[in-house]
Amino acid sequence: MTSPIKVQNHLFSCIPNHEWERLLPHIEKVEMPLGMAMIEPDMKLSHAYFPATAIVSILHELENGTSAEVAAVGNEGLVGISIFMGGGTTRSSCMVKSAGYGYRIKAKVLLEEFNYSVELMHLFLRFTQALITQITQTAVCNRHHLLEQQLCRLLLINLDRLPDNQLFMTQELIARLLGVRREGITEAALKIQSAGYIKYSRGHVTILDRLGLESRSCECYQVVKKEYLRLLPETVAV
Amino acid sequence: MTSPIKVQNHLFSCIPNHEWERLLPHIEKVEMPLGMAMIEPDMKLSHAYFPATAIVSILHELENGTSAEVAAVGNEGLVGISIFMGGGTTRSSCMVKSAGYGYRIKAKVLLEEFNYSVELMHLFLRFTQALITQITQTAVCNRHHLLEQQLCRLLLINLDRLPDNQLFMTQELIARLLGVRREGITEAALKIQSAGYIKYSRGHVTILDRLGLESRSCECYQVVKKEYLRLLPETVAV
DNA sequence: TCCACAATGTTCGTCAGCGTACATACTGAG
DNA sequence: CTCAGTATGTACGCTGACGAACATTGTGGA
Repeated sequence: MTSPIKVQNHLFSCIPNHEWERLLPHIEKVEMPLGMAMIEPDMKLSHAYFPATAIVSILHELENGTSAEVAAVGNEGLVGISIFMGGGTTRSSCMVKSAGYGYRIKAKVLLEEFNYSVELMHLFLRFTQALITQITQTAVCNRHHLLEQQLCRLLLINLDRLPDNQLFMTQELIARLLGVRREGITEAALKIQSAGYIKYSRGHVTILDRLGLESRSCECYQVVKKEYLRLLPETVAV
Repeated sequence: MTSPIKVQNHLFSCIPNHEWERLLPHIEKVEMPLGMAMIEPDMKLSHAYFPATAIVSILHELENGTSAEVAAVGNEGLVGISIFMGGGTTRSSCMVKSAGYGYRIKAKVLLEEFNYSVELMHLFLRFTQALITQITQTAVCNRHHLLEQQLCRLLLINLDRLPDNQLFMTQELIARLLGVRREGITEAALKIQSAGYIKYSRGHVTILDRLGLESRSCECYQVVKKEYLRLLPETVAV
């Protein structure tokens, strides 16, 4: 019988059963409320987080106080790769941008299992490779694509990690994530709303036409999605 | 006695001697001329490259033909992380942006040694973590910093990987790397030239005042450099 | 020596996004 | 029901970078 926890995170579901049994006793459920800061720059990580319904934003802040999201992690991945990549800390911070819950494992335990199981190692490294693709695409996207396209992309990325067609994010929050002015989001959101693709109301976004959104989004959405599917196909677990 | 090859690439110099002896027979010297494309998107990697005097640019291209550099790799690192990270291919391409030579190892051999030696694995993963930092910083930099700051950063990054204060890059090439217009580079280069920091002449840049350049560069240069030093300190090799 | 070409310099109108300031409209706590 | 506070909408001048078109200047090879 498959553990009910295992299906809630894609990486969990990819872990071979014999390894899963070693890991399970160390897995702890955690609430992940909006705004929860799981990693601050240069902070030693105590746990790795595996979101189930929550979505985490990997943010990077600059000296002048501005910031931008470089990647999002939901139920397809884990937060805290520097535990096994080395160094123990990162220059980036991680924050819950869509409330929910997830699971966590102590850094020490995760590192031991990473070194113990080649399968686990390869799984986590493939995820890291996918994350690199996402960050890379974001870098080029920030250079070349229009705000409206990036907004569509952001909405789609979040949508993929949520159960229905609703998401809860104020324009203020989205602006912080994209590293732009709040007014810019208002303007872009009005455009795609008047096109009939979304309905926006005080932090509550309802997606009415997903394909419409995709047509206004930049290619970055599809490119990254495709790469995740290639590197982490539906079922790897035995 | 230390191998003369070992000191030419920082990762080489960090490899413990017993592992180095296993690797050495597989190391092959290669010329790396300007423009040499080592990786094209979705191309299966045959070798990993360890630059000695050359500098490689990790580029990412978009559908509309534009592109941008997301990271640079010189004698401090290696090109081809997807060999051990998994997937075997990347969405990015790699191109020599400053001519020189380097060393290469067959992908198959590298992967075997990665799986064989825990020390080698941790070394390569720490480098990958540093690379992630560089890509992340580039993403945020692309969003928030001025072209002139980014040009200074680019010059400094290249300078750090070259033996003297000269570099050979046309404004056309720099523009492609930064993902901006060539005219924009002309304008920015003239500013820092008239400030007395550089001397520019038909692809030949001489740095006259390094500290001046650092003062006009964005913080991204120092942040990434510091992180490389933290993750890959001067001597790890035994 | 000269020329073709590569590299750099200049100009001008355009525009996306910024910063600022302020107006409006929901919504929940009392 | 009301009010305060949060969220969203609007307006305007500014600027960094774009796109295109063209001028100028080195430089290596015929």
